[in-house]
Amino acid sequence: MARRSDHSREQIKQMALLAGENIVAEYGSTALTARRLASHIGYTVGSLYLVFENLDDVTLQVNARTLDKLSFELDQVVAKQAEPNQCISQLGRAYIQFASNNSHLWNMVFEHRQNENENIPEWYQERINSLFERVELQFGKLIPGQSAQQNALAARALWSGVHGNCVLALTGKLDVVGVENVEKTSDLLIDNFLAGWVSTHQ
Amino acid sequence: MARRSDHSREQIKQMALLAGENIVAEYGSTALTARRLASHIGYTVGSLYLVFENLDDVTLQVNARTLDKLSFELDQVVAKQAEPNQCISQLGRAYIQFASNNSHLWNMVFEHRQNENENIPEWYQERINSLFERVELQFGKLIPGQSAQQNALAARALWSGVHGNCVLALTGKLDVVGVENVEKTSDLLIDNFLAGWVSTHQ
DNA sequence: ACCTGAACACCGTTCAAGT
DNA sequence: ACCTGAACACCGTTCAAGT
Repeated sequence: MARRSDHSREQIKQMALLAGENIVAEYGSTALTARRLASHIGYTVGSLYLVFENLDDVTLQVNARTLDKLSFELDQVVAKQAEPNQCISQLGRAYIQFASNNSHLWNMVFEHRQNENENIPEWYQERINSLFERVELQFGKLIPGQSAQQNALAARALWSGVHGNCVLALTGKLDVVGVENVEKTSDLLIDNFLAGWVSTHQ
Repeated sequence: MARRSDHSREQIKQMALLAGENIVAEYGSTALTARRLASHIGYTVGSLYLVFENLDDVTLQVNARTLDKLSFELDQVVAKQAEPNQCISQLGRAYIQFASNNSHLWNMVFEHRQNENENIPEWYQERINSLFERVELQFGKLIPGQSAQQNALAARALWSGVHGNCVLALTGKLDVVGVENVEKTSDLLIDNFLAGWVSTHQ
């Protein structure tokens, strides 16, 4: 057992988040229990409640890390693609790849249902918005002169759509198997949406 | 306490499913526990395991009812709309309305993650497919002569998209509030997809 | 001051025992 | 034959007590 002052509060927090990430990545979100987490970092359950509000807080913070990793991946794509049409397509591919490569962690992000009486924390909402911004930016390039609001709406419409393809496919509900098939429906969605968008907006 | 032969196995099952539906509708999926369910129908926990495999089985069967209710709503829409373009739009609206009016039940359908070692039961998958079929049918009308496979793909691409808009919006992740705004992004998705689809396929 | 670990009020699931 | 309810192995969360 770790004893007083072996680690700072911040160190314990980071250890716990890393352990949480590993547990979820390997065994899925249901394996993320207080007792397991505590034993992984060499402390007892009680200590977790000194650094986190509760387990939901841990979940949210592990999810934040997952969203950060996803943002990083998407940025790599944006850096490589100049043409907005192509870029949006590649962002879709990257999203699906990420979801499929990190299925347990990615699942936890979208499994999580906020308690009805409390709202999503602001810092968490901002991380989600920042993901959408990467797509909005491409819509801005696609047809210059559109209002920011219209681009935001289009990005949300299309990107939620890609997300929907991803969830249903990866949870087996689309009755298609393998990443290739999600890519197929997602590409179809993106290509047709963009074709429609371009033809009606210029 | 109910005693022997008060109800048949089938009656107990139906009572439990109805009680489960009410519990979830009112208090959300986390409230669906074996003890609560048992006490609602006047039996003890043990009895539940005589008529269901486990709690997951109960969840799946309550979900099946929810999917049936959704199918019914969608059929009403199809019956009223002759023009496929309009019909697909109205199906989207009906989907969002259903999700928003039955948020707890609808949430449970998509919260549920199948155990990794066992697949979705066939009877359950068929219910999902039957939902997609309603959209496929409209794609068949939209541009006659397309292969069934292409219509199935298009229906899955677009409908998963509408679903994605719905989940993200209703779980507060889209940063938009109210049903009106989901309808806005969903309409946008449908309209542009269809415009793209029609323009590239004739 | 920091951390423990027992306690509380819950879970899902099983199965010997009662009627 | 049908159903119970105690038992088992878990949960999340709290907080008096120990070092």
